[in-house]
Order: sequence, then C-alpha cells, then structure tokens
Amino acid sequence: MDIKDQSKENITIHDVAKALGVSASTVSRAISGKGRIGEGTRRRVLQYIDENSFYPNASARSLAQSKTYNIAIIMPEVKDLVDMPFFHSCMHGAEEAAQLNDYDLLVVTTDGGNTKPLERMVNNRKVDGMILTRLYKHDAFVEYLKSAGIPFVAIGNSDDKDIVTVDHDNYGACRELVALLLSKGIKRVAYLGGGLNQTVNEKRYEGYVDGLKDAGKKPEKSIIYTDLVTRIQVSKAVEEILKTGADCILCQDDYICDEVVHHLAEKGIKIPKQMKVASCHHSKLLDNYPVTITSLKFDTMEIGRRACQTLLSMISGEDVPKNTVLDYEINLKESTKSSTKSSDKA
Amino acid sequence: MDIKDQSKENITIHDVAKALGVSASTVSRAISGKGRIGEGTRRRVLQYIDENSFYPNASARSLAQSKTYNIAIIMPEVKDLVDMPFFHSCMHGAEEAAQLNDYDLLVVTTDGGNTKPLERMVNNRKVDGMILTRLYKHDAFVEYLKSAGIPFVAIGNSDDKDIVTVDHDNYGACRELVALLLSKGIKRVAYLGGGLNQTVNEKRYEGYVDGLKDAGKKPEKSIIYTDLVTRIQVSKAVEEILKTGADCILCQDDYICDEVVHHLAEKGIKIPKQMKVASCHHSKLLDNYPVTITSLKFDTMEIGRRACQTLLSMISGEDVPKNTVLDYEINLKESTKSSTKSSDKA
DNA sequence: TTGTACGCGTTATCAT
DNA sequence: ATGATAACGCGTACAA
Repeated sequence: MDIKDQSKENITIHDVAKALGVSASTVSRAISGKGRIGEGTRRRVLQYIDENSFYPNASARSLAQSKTYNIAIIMPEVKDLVDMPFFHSCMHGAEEAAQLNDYDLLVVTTDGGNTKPLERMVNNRKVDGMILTRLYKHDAFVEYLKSAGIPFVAIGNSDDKDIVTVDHDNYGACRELVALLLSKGIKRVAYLGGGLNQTVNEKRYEGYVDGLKDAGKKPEKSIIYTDLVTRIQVSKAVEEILKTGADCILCQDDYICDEVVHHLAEKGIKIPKQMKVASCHHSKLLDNYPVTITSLKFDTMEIGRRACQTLLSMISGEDVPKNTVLDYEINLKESTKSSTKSSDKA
Repeated sequence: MDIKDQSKENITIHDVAKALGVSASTVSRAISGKGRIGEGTRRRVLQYIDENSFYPNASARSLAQSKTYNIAIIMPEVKDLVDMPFFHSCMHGAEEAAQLNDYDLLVVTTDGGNTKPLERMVNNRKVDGMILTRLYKHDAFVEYLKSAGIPFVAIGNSDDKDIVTVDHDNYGACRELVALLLSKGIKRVAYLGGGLNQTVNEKRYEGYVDGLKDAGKKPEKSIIYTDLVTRIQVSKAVEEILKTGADCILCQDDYICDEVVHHLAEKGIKIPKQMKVASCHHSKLLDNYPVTITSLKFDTMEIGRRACQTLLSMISGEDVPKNTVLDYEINLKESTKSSTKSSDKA
C-alpha cells in the first residue's frame, strides 16, 4: 500500500475497482463495452485505467473466455531462397493484420505433413485458429484441422468446397500470360513445372494448357515437364527442350527460372535472341539477372493479410467468402522481346 | 456421461481425478513431477492421461504459474532480399529450439525503434521473454525491455555489459579474412559498408581495420566507405574506388556485394582479373553470380537456436553466458584469385 | 503420500 | 446501472 509498488507488480481489475469505489464487474464492463453501464462511470474507469496504466492479463481473459487471441501460421521449411520471399511476406502480412486486431501470430515450421506441432497447439488450446501457407491435394494438415474442428484458412487453391482459401488467380494469370506470349509472335511455349501434388503448381499448369487452347494450339508432350524437383532435372529438361525447336520456356516459378537462366547462360544461349524465357512467379530474385524477365507479379503480403482477416472473421463467427481470389500483374520484359521484326517468317 | 462426448469437450484435470478416484492435486503432481507422489498412482495417472488424451489448458496453467510458455522474436521489416535469409533462418532456429522446450514463438515485425508492439505484449503478459534480431548502438527496444524487466537476448554485439547477446564473431572473421586477402598478394583492400549505428556493421569494420594493421598497413580514408545505404551510393563509391588503384573491394554484406558485382559488370570490369571482390557475409544470393565470391559464412539457424536456448535458460532463472560467440567459415573462391602468378612483383 | 482449500485475474450470470 | 458470486482449469501451501 506504500508509494513504492509502482512498476513492480501488475495492477489488476480489482485494484482499479477498489480505487474507484466500484465493483470489479463494473470495471470489466467499462473495458469490454459489453453490458449496460453509466456513461459517467465508464469514462471515470477508462480514465483511471489510462492514467494508472492498467492492462488486462491475457491468460486470465483467455481462461474466462476460452479465447487466446493467438493464431498460428504454418510455414514450410524453406529450402530455397526463391521460396522465401513468398512465405515470409505472407507471414508479415498476416502478422500486420493480426496486430491490427489485437491478435498475435505464432509461427510453426513443419513440413511433410507432420501434424504433431499443430496437435500440440490445438490440444493445449494455445491458438484460436490457423493459417496454412501451403496446400497439398491430399493435405494432412487440412485433414487434421477439420477433424479437430479448428478454424483455418489455407493459402492456395482447392477443389474441396468446404475449406476456406485465399489465393492469387494463378490459373487466370498463367492463361493470360501464355495468350500474351503467343500474341507476340512466339510459336511454341515449353513448360517447366514442379510436382502437381501442390495445388498452386496444378493451377498454373492448367492455365498454361488453356492459354494454348485459347490460341488454337495443343499442348505438346515433348516440351512439357511437370515433375521437376532438383536443379539437375531442370537443366536436363532444358537440354531436351533445346532439341525440340521451342522458342520460349515458361517457368512455373523463380526456382526453375533461376536454373533455366543459368543453364542457358552456361551454354552461351542468348535470351531473348535464341530463347525466350518467362516465369509464372516474380520474386526479388529475378531482379538480379542481367536480363529482365517477363513474369507474373503477385502481392504476397496482401495474401497474408487477407488470410488473417478472413480467419479472424471466422473465429468471430462471421460468414466469410469461401474462396478469396486476389489480382495479379503481368510484367512484360526483355526476356520475351522478339529480336527480329519478322516474327511470321520462318 | 454418455459415449458421445469424445472430441467435443475438453477433458480437465478434475475429470481425470474423478475417474481415478484421486484428487485433482494428485493429478497435477503426477503431471508436473513436483511434490511427492507414489510411484504407483503416478503411473496410473500418466497412463490414464495418455489413453484418454488429456492435455492441460495452457491459459489456466499460465494464469496459475504466471508463465506463458511463449516467447517473442522481434523482426525488422526486411526491405531487401539479401537480409531475408538471415532473419528468417534466425527465426526458424529459434522456433525449433522453442518447440523442443514446449515453448511457442510469436513473431513481431517492427522497425525504427517503435516499441508499441512490444509494450502491448509485455503489458498483457503474453510472453515470458524476447529475442531481438537486430541491435542498434542506441536501441529503443533494449532500453524498454530493461526498464520493463523482461528477459531478453539480443542477436548482435554490444558494449553494454549487462545485456545478453548471441552473435557470430564478425570482428574476428573480418580480421582473418582481410589477413588472408593480403597474404594472397592483394595490395590495397577497399571497404564498403553501411551505417555504423548497427553494431554488426561496426564490428566488421573494426575487423577490417585491425586486419590491415596486422599486416602493417594503415587504413586509407579514400578507399573506405561506412555510410552506404542506397544502391546508388554504392555504385558511386565503386566509381571513386576505381580511380584510386585499389585491387580489391571488401563488401560488408551481400546487399552491397550485389551492387558492386553488378556495377563492375556494367562497366565491363572483370572479376577477379581487374578487380577482386569479397563479402563479409554469404547468403544464398551469392550463389546466383557468374563468379563465385570469396566470403564469410555463418550458420544463421544456429544463432537463432542458441538465442532461444539462452533466453529459455534465463527465464528458468539459470545463469547464462553473457556473450555467446559462434564460429565462422571463410570460403575462398574465384573472385579473389590472383590472375598472375607473380604476386610479389609490381 | 495424498487431499483440502484457496489463489491466479477475468468474464458472465443473476440479483438488486 | 451496478454489485456479489460463481465459474474458467490449474498449481500449491497447508493440513492430514
């Protein structure tokens, strides 16, 4: 009760109540805004709280409300530099949105469908919901979260109609990009992509195929690769494609594009003169190339923000759009510029 | 009491107690291991808990113990791709260590000494401690955390003897690198660095200076820059250095190295024939260059792990080493190879 | 060794 | 509009 217990111990709702000669519940009401309360006392309480820097104890509140004001974001183990900007920006965007709503963001890195870390958080009730940053066609995380009844939002695309997703329009973007390339005089666009078990890969590939069809072209098996994982596989694919006479390589992402550009450079093949190159995803990595690369640009922070906002709405019991689709930009650059004016002559 | 209340409601310590015909405190003791308890009942409780999947409620535990089992990591807004691997790996390492100790990691992105987000977490008691990923000479975060009495570990280097740090030996690494360069026949090493208000920059610079001194050389003002921020400033500095006849440029980090390499390429200056280049920090970014770059390599995930482990020890009240210094590797590559065999002749 | 009773700080229900 | 009072689920002195 002396003058010295200032910053040492934390002040509680009861201390405030006692000091103001009201009850603890009144203070609680003043803070939460719930329940009827006189305008005068409300202001008195709020002012006192402000001046004496009272802050509610999150654990106590959490216990009473069965609500943690925490969400988790599940990150993959980022193996390559090219993936990092995407996931990191997503995370940053999600965190920004969380802070704005007095929520905190908890990071969990786990891959290969290891749900143990998620289970721990759910079982201990450390979070109110989760964001999945990567989505597989058969997703162990999705399966678990559904069975556990935990609100979650997945970044990506899914056929499963009862999972809430936020994503860029990968399909539409690739389709439009292919159309654009073909309209610029390019004849045969090869495609280099990774496993179709990730939905993002699948959507881009479908966009590519439909982009070809839009122009009355059929996909050619000999210049399509959809199972590339290692850099060596990519470079071998490039080798094969070079023999086929294709005049453009469309890379599913920066990782592949990176290898393609390097491999072509090693072989002394000039971009765009001898081979044109485009990427379905642009990260800052592409800024470091001697040739500027035609690519699709997505606002990755925004995707994190929206995923978080959507999740928080779900947690609040609001109705949310099942699938949020964000816009994209096509950046036409040097790497696909026709070198000769006559693009119609052989 | 029916067979249907399976995964819906959460089971509590009392349910376990009742089912086993013991008291709640006995269950609590069995779990925590604190206090005397019969080996028999201990096993009975543990087995029951395991079979009926009981998990303690984190909020309740937190409230009772005044302990959250959460720590926060403070991340800067990563502006450039080059910084991202460092901070992201730190985060990943910290998270890994946290999980291993049943802690969770909370991310907060804030820059420019805006302590508001930290204050919120501290005031609401959402974390037991914090990791600072960047350290300034006059650091608002440090100042705040000290005054608030919150355990924290800073990644970086500080003269302040009562703050706990984890860092690589930036000073020693740069010093050794410079010594090595000079021993390879290089005569004049220019230095390009960023603001000395960040301690990491300061340490590297000091290492450079002492490395020169070790070889009996004096730092030359005309080939030293320690205030570079923008890419344009870097390229201008390179221009100036080219006039001085220096034969090597030592870059404080990848960001600067990136610009240096590009600027030299634009000017048609060959590395290492016409100019040698080395970097005090290696990230995967450097992998994408046509010339392999001599650089220092640090294990960034390990730094996060150690920071986290140290913090958790502090939280447990254990004594911890004030300053943990991690090892480094020097990677000698093509970018500093002497082109002529005669390195001793003029 | 085990059980009882209370505290942790807040919210929510029910009176008043 | 406001005040008791009881949860929320767990930890822990204290007693037995």
